[in-house]
Amino acid sequence: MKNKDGVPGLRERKKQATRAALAEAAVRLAAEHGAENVTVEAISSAAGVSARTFFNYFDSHDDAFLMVDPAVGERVRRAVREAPAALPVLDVLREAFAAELADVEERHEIWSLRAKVFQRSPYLLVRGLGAHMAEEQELAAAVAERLGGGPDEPVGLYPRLVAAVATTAIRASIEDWVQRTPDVAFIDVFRDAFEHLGSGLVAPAADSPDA
Amino acid sequence: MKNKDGVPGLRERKKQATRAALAEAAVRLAAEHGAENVTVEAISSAAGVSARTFFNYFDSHDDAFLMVDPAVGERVRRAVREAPAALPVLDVLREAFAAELADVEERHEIWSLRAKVFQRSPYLLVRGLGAHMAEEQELAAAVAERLGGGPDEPVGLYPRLVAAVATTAIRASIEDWVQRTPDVAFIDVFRDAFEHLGSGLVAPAADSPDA
DNA sequence: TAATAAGTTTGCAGGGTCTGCATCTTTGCG
DNA sequence: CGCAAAGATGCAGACCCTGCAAACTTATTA
Repeated sequence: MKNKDGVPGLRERKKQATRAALAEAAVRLAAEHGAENVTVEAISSAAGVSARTFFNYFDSHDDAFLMVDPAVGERVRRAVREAPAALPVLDVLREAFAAELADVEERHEIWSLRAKVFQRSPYLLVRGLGAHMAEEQELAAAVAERLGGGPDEPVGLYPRLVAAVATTAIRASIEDWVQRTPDVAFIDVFRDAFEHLGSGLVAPAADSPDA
Repeated sequence: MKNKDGVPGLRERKKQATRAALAEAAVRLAAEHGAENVTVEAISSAAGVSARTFFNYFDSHDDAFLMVDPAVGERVRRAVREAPAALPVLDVLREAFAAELADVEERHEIWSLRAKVFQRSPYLLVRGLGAHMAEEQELAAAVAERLGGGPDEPVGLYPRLVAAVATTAIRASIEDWVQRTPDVAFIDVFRDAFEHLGSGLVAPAADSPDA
């Protein structure tokens, strides 16, 4: 939403600020008290808006802790569709997701807080990825399209499986990383996970750090 | 919970009956009206108990539609721990889960209804997965133990990934099957999915039914 | 600049989920 | 029968979430 000059107007900037304020308040409060003990009222109050306004920005209580950016999914799907056909799908996905991880490196403090929130309230990982359910369907469609299916054909098992497994690999990576942070960089865990997927999930050597 | 004769007493039988009545009422109502339009009050009423009692059996509204049997996870974990060490983990998991699928074949009618519920309310698949979150952690621990880690060592990335991916593969299979039912048997879709996992998720031939 | 249109925030009412607690009923067992 | 344990129920209360209408702010047009 930009005005005719292509510049975000005051309106849009205020909206983004409000959203950011709510999301940040949510994470900070949850890091301290646990997500399930932080009410919508408390978040809204900390962000300086009414509780009703909270629901203008997030569909549910839990969504506030997830910072889901719809643009991410959009970019990933475009990458899947536009990548050279010769590349394995799994590689395309890995790189597309890896590119989005820049935010994690840049805003390290807020992501550390989120790691703390997830440690305290593991159910959020699932609820969060649950929120990505629709995303996953669309990703599966993008994969199917890449593999030659027309946009209107039903999505087959393979694209569905790839999309589901890829997002799950991210979740498992996060879980592992959260447990080991701050010793390890997330990007490394992430790449290890995709390595396993591409190798048919054969068991690593017993002395490997993965085991 | 059995009495000293090893026979379930009236008390236990009534409990199981109540639980079954609630679960069945939930699925039947949801198949018709959609899970999100079926209140706890309606389910309880159809099952002949009070709404308060519903929450003595299920932790949440959504749980009633999932029919999660804790014994299933227990058996799968035991299979993982006790299977011959020579077998690939993925194969062990596939067979362990396949063995549990007998119920799907036997009680076909109720599972068809559930397929309908899932078609109408896809978010339940994720909530279901969420309900299995704790299960997944335990499964990961079982995998880790099988691979030689002691019971108290932290679970590494690989076991975590295998457990997460395996349960996700089941979910993706269900989604695919729900879409194609009743043309295909679930067990076949399920085995195809594990086939893909074991092969490193390489893309199938373009004329394959999976694409 | 003034008027109007369009978008946001807010309060309020209301339905629904879920929990803790006290009470009453049923079951298990001597 | 009579007691103790377990389950069922009603109720109060906190919280989540939605629709609606009024108030307010920003954008656009005359």
